[in-house]
Amino acid sequence: MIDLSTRVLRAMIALDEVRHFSLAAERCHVTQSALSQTISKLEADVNLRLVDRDRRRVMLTPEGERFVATARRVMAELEEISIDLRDRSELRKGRVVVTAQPSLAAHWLPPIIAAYQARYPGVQFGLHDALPEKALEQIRQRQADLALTARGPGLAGLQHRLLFRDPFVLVCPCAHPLARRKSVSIANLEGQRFIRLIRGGSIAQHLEQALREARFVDTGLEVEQVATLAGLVANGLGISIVPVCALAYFDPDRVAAVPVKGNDLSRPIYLVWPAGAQLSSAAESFVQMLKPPEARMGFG
Amino acid sequence: MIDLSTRVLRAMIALDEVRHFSLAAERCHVTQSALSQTISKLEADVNLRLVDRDRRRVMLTPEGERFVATARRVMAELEEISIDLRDRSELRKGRVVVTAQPSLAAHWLPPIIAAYQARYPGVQFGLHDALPEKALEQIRQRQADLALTARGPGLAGLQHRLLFRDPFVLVCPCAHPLARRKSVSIANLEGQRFIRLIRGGSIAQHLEQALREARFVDTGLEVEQVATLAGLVANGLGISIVPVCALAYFDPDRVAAVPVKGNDLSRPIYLVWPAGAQLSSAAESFVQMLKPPEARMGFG
DNA sequence: GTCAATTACGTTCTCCGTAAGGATG
DNA sequence: CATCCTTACGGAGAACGTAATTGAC
Repeated sequence: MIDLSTRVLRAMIALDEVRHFSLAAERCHVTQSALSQTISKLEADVNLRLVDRDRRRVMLTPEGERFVATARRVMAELEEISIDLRDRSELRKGRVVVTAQPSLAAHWLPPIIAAYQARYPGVQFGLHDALPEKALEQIRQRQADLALTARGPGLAGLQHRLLFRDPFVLVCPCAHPLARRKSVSIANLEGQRFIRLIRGGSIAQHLEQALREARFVDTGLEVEQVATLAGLVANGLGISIVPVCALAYFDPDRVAAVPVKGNDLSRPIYLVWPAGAQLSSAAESFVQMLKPPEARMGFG
Repeated sequence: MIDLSTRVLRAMIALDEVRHFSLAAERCHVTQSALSQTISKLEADVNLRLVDRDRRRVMLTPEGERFVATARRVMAELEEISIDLRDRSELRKGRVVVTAQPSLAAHWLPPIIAAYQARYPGVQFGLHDALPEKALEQIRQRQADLALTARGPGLAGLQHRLLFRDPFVLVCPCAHPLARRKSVSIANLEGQRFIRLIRGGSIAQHLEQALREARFVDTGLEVEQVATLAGLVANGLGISIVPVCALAYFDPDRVAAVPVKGNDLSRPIYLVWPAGAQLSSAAESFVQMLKPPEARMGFG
């Protein structure tokens, strides 16, 4: 098959539009000589005269008309994809879907998303809140471009990097004796009324080992939602340990947060994306805007 | 806009198909290095990564998928027009419409048309029979590509060239005294019973001047159709003068033809085609096959 | 003589291939 | 260390521009 380029297509289209070699050349930003050669070579390639040189009036042969009709369609397609890709490269277009740990999705991410959308208003932003297992599955299924999640099953099979570590803090009522300490250790919590978070969440998993040796007074309270926990703690029903990112669920006027010392007691948050793939420009630019939450201990 | 070529489109399509630079390069008949450069340049041009190089597995980015989808459509279009034009250049396809003088259409042309269709079976052949005025109008309206006709009004405004001259001959019954002569002049016809062809046909027009001075016996017979004239002459009702091309209407067993001497007594037959246009390949190839009728005087 | 397209020719630039480099498993 | 892609570099060819040529009016 013939090797065609947009140069040639443009030349024929211009020639059809102005029916004049010199003017067509000008429109193509080349000399008239160059255009003449381009057309001649094309005609030689297809072994067919495509242009009628009648001295007085230049016009296309029937075969030339056929060619130029295709040329117009092709140029329209190429211009469209060209503009489309340019828009995407400059983030005037695109789509990024993020799946994130509920606690991140609820508090840390929203301002970042807002900033992202303000900066790239043309990019559609999709957000799912899901626990690690489901989040990773969404990445595998390509239902999401990017996951922000704690470690979950199958993480090794995906591309990932540690984004930041989310340290655990003690949460207790403001009036609680421990509330005024600069920090506490697990040992300091002996004898306290402890409210447990249970089930799938990453918080429970990461705390399990650390709390195994602790000797708490059993409150009988086991909740799934951090928001529930926040209500219990605020009302003096017990204390607990949560990651800094979950602090936003708590009322700062009623609950104090105290750093917990010891053995790297923190939850790792990973950035995860599909194996064998690369982030889209839209996703990449979102990652650029991700900064770990400031490590604010205590409130306001 | 970016300057794209089929080279680049092919490269992306191949890469999408085999997901492997080396194999894709092979498919494109270039080295792997060249393909790599081609892709890199394309990515630089659109300022976007289109291909994921994951060492283990090569695949396209979402933007690359978009590009390749367009690339496939464009290549399909270009291949189609490419094949179409090749077919036309090699006359496996095409269409030519000829409008010709009725006498030419009836006898001289048919074997030529048959030979043309045998040689170029893919080319559609259209034939109209029309007198000069209508034939030229068909050329102007682009209802026909080519006219084979005597001079008519408006011929000067179209492109034309003399194809051949169609000499006039005397037609008379075989038993007629003039039938055995090698040639006759208008003067020799004095006193003969002459049958006139009248109206639009080119024959009457060209004869008018030559016959003005002739002194015929009035037969009162004036016919429009040459076929009618043939019947009258064959039955001894008179003699007449017709162009050689019209001899085919006459029965060679009953009518003799004798060349007419003097003052270029012949009808010019022109090849006519539209102003400011060039013959299509199909029409051009038909013209190549046109040979003036052999100047056979008398029959058998 | 003027206008417009083609042809001739030298220059520039693109694209390719060879070969060296680098990353990954 | 083997595979596969990228980078470096030199050469061949394509395309362009300048300028001379042809052709029509």
